[in-house]
Amino acid sequence: MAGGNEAPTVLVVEDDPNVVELVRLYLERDGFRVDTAQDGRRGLELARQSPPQLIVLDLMLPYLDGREVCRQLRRESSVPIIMLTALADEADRLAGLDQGADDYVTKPFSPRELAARVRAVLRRTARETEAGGPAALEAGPFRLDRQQRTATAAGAALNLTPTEFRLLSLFLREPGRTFSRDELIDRAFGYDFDGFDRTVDAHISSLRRKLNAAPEGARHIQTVYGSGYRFNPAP
Amino acid sequence: MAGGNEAPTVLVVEDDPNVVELVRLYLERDGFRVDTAQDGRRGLELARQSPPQLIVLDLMLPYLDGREVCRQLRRESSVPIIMLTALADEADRLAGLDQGADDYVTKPFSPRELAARVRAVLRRTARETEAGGPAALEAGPFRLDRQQRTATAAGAALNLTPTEFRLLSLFLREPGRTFSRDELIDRAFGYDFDGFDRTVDAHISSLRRKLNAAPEGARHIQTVYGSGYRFNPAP
DNA sequence: GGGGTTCTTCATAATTCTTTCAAGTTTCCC
DNA sequence: GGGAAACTTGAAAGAATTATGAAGAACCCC
Repeated sequence: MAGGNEAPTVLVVEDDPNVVELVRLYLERDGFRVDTAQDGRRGLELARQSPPQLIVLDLMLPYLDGREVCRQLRRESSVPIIMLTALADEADRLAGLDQGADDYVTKPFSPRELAARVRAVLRRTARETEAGGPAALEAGPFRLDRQQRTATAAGAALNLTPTEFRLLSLFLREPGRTFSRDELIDRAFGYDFDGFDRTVDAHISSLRRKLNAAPEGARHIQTVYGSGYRFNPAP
Repeated sequence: MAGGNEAPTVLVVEDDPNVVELVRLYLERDGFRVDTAQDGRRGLELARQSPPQLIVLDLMLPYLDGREVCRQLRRESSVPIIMLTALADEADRLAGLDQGADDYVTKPFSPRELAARVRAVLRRTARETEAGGPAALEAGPFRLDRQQRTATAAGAALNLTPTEFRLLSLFLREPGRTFSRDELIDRAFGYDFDGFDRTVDAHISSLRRKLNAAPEGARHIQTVYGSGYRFNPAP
């Protein structure tokens, strides 16, 4: 499994200490570890330093707006985020989801409801990352961290596009298994992809170029004529 | 495909006939058998009577709510369920997953996307239940995994072409049985093949070369003069 | 809106596989 | 043995599949 069996950590970024304590109470009762930050800047710092499994993020924050924090986080990881928005204000809500939040709760909120949503979002993302493997994958000279969205070959950074990253992530999860193009499309391109098989080839081609350029990274992605592609850690 | 050859059945529980027909169209085009029910009660009945491989379940249903149907089904089986939820309602979405749905699609949805998710969920569950199923064949020093599309002889990889793979796969399924050329053509070349008997011989020949080159892989495919070929695990 | 990146498609080249053919070998049966 | 039928296998044409560079579209961030 992803992180092992330790309690999942939730980072709560919120400037009102009363709210923080209330939320902490409920989340800890649900078996989560709770980290907290009083402002956006600190929240971002903490999120980078010790990545939590989920972030509860207030929209109104000192120093750095919740919206901005969310945007920055999204650039570097896909950690689930639940936004706390002041009002049932449509604009706020959309702004939050726009920025890539996974869910939102409007204030004033019931802490019980928040806890339920935390559980629900974690369940969902658990299933999603399960489908793509644990947070950190390793095979042959390659290492890939889905949380941080980084990939390395023998220590050297690979500069992958999102699609390449998802492809490699799939391959690393089941080395040796052959993936058909259809399956690669469903699992790395999104269900709404409506295009040609050959598009996969193009992505594979550029992924190969990057892998082969890396130290010890040669000929790992093999073509299975008539079927698809396969990753071989030790070709 | 998984193990069996019959088309998997999908049960669609949805009260809007237009939606049902649209979904049916796409799923049948993907080779699924489609059962339908207009309301929750009937859906539950059908699911019990002739269990489908997967259920597409609308959340809003007459008589018995989709949520309730989902909960009841979960009590008695682990059939994969994809929920159809109304658009904006976040709560619905979470409620669905809470009840144990495997995936959800929000309305209005693209039927193509739904079909893709059906395939994906089935692939996922097929792999989980497979474990020792007929996807992996073994005889003598040979092992062949149709899921992974890999074939090995005493651990060493065999690099088979699609036709060779299908041939070996046939042989391994019924070791010792003699297959006539006609039968081999029907089952490994596709029904539309209208060539020439000697073509089989050519493929057998190159398959033999690969098997014999492998460690312990000698003389496994025997000629039955006047009849066809037979695979012998321990010649 | 501009600049950069990423994604998709397309066209062409390269590769791999399938089928056929033909010459040589084996098997069967008298 | 001898002859006929059946099989084997290498070579080559033909078919199918894949590789990849380039062009334009789509997207994102500033």
